[in-house]
Amino acid sequence: MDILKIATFNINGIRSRLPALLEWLEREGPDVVCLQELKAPDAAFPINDIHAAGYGAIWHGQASWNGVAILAKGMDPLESRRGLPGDEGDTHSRYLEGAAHGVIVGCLYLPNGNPQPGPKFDYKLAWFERLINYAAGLYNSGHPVVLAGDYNVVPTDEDIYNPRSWLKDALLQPESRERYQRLLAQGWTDSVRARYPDERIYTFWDYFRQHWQKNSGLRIDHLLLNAELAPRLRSAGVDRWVRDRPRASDHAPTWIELDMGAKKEGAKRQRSTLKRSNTPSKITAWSP
DNA sequence: ATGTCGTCTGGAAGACGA
Repeated sequence: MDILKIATFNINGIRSRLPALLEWLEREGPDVVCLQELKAPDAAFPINDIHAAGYGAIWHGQASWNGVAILAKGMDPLESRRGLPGDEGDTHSRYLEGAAHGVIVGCLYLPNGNPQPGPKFDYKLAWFERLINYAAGLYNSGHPVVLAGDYNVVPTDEDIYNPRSWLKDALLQPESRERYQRLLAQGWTDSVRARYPDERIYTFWDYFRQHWQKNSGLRIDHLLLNAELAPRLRSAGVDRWVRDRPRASDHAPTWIELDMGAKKEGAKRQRSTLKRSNTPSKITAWSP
């Protein structure tokens, strides 16, 4: 078996949450990790600790807010994009993309958009449109692609404990949901929902009113797969134990497992040919 | 409207974003 575990985790401040991150990496051992809300400038990214844990990384930080990173076990991801196209004036660090362990990984932190309506909601919708435009090309690139991160969208009322007190929130607005559906309509598979069509799955519990203790959660962290990867999906889950720790992030790591072994003999032969011809030069090995 | 966090400013408590 050739299983690849890919996770996304809104860490909500990588400096204050570094011990939690290291504990989680050690215990769960994901192969690829997308992090959001680093809340730290580039120079404050704890690359030495991450190396010591056996991971390479690329990151795009920013003082105080936002910030995204991609970690890969035993190697540095090969960066392929930093920031979404379509707005040269956008200063937020919300999109980072790279190749690692045979997949293209897009790591995103979609704007929260509250309060709504207002300029922040407008920014969210505009950013979403840029993502949709860019994702179309990614979907059809012919490469195996996962688009993972904090989408700040509750796709349906089945993805929240109770929508009543959130009806005016940017995460549930029809405009937000319509864009998420339009992204999926390109062909992307919402992997956690595909694996659990009928279950309540949450990835985020805010700090208010004891929502974690009451399991009043939302599903807003998503891993989307294109047609090259969707048939390889084997399992999915949420590492809720991380959310239960003292001083935890308000999100829990959300993950999938892909079977990267060839499905057919023909495909296997084709894949090893590809590997021989152009893979080694494109992957940067990293040694501790 | 409220709830609770992390971060920044400025050098304490408050603003901001989520």
